[in-house]
Amino acid sequence: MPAPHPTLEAVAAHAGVSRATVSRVVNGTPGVRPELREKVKRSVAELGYVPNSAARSLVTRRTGAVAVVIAEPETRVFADPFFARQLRGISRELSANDLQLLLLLVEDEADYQRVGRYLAGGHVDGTLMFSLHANDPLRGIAAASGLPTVFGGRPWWPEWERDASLVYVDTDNRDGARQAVGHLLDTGRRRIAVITGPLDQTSAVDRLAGYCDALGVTEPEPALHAHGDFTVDGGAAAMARLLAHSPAPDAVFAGNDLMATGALRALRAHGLSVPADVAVVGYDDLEPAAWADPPLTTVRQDIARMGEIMASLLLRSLNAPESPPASVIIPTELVVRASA
Amino acid sequence: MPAPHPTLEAVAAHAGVSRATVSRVVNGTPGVRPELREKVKRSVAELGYVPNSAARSLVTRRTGAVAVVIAEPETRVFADPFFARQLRGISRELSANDLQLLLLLVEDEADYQRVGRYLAGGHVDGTLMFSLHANDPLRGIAAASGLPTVFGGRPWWPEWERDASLVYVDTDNRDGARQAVGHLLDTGRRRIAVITGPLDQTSAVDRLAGYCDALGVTEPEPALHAHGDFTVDGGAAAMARLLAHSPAPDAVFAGNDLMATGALRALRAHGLSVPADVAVVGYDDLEPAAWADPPLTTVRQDIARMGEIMASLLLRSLNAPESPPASVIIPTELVVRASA
DNA sequence: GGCCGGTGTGAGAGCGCTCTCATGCCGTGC
DNA sequence: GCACGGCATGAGAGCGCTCTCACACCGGCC
Repeated sequence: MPAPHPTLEAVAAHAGVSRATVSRVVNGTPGVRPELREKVKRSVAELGYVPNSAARSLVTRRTGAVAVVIAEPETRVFADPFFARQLRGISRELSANDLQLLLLLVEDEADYQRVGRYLAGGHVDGTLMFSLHANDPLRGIAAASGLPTVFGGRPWWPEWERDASLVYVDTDNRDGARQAVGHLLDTGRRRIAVITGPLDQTSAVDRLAGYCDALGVTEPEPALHAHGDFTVDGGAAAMARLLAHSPAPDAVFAGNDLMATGALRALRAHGLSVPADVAVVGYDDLEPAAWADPPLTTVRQDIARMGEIMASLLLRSLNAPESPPASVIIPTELVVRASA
Repeated sequence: MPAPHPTLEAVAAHAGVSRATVSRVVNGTPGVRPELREKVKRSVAELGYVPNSAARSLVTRRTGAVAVVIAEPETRVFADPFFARQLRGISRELSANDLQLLLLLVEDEADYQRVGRYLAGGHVDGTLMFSLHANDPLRGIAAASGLPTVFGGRPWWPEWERDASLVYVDTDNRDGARQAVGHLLDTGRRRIAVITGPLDQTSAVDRLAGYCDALGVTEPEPALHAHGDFTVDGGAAAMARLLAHSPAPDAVFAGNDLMATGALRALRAHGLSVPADVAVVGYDDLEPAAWADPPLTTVRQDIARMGEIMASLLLRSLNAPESPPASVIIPTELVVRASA
């Protein structure tokens, strides 16, 4: 049995060539005679050689790793499988390109510091960051690190729109909401209420804008607008408030499936039936939508795809730093089920 | 403005000492005069020095990273926030000890190979693995890598029970089920049915065993036993099958909250009310339990804690390889809500 | 036949760090 | 007053790799 971790040197000795040649073969650098190449490959296989990444990145100044920073102290992260999906997309794309995924979860103030130091320390080649809020410190941390960064979700700051070096991937929230409300109109609903998510997140703002687009108004009628917080309980409370006005709405567009589920509960508590009395449309098409009773009509966004695209944009700026890629908006799709 | 990434050498020159001394200060090694130590610390701060991890791990043979391997091709990963919770616990413990979390998501055959190579390549110091199934290839991969490994969830193989070097963390599924069914008995239920999860997973098997314990039987009565698959639809179908027998059960213990949610749906479809006609108890106490209507009585397990403990056990075997830690079983707790 | 250019290979430096070992300095004890 | 032990510090090797550069070799040309 050979040594547990043979070095380049060992492989070179075994194959009767120099370290440099083995290095060339291992890295696929051209300019090695085919028969020599084969011989080296045999030695590599025989000895079970695996390159030492520390030594390699010491000289190449590339770590082969990408940091994924998730700063979502809120319960929302746990409430739906959003991040699991996104991570899978990212992981798929990264591992196809032999990059490692380093997960940095941020919970408190101290974590921000830690992440800042870590990113600035050159341990990774690039960063992926999620759903920043207004004035999120991660914005500055990313900039200070000097690392190529791709954001998930449209950043809040309007000036980013113009700064082409700041790249993000998002789904078309506005159009998704437009489709959802359009469907309600098409099915004859006339008093369509909206339950919005927290309006310090661009996704919530954009979905509200889409609602207004579909109705041809610039802002929602107060009696038809309730604020939620993306949770089931928030959705139920918002629905209850909407039902206090008369005439009652004959449809509700909720900013996500969880709030729609809450709305369903509130409607049942009021003795109203869905969709006969009130139609309900959600947003996200994650599992809770299908679990709901009745199953929710909702807007699907391809989350795993979003992760993949984030990773691939990052890869591109890693490989061609001089030409930063453009941001990407992913289309959404209405899924009609029983609730509307 | 100093160089973007000053080296030890630069700090040494700035402080007027040798590299060795700076290294000692940075690593907290004793035997440096306090005033010199202070001086060096100032230089470090002034230059913004961050140690190069590649160079460090090249000589220490420690990477400062731990791989978390998640091989769950099934939809279940997405259906509940289980992994998000666990990851958070792990991340918390690891980052408190300055270790990085490397996420390896396994989806297909090729991924197993990739993970095997990666682990064997010495890129990480240890591994955390989740919910292996019977004959899971990860078992061999972990062994072949020679890395300290901690498993999440009791492994399937009975011989592991005796092999003290194989460490796992699990919640007390059997006792949790016992509590759940005990509660149903305490509240006067007499025909208590069970909906089990896939029986190639130890968690599902253990929960069934706990059900039997509480009833004082060795196996469930066939008319009171239905198989599910940990999904909402599976739970609904199983419940429908149970209702086909008469007399109908007056209570159901479902192997997880999702199946309990499905059972709720099936009961409503049959015109039965919960808990008046039939009491329902779930398992997990993840968000879907609270979203259900009525909210589910269920068994809570501290998932984040489980992750933390996994990480801390791994840390222990990293720091004291000669004395491997023992496996840990985490207690569970019944949460009583409206459904039972 | 000597010179040139191209190609394949090897020698060697050096990435930034840790750690061993040698060195210098001090205080103590006889 | 000198030998000695202990402690703080520095010099230097070396971790495993990549990459530049020099060298050897071969064919084609004048």
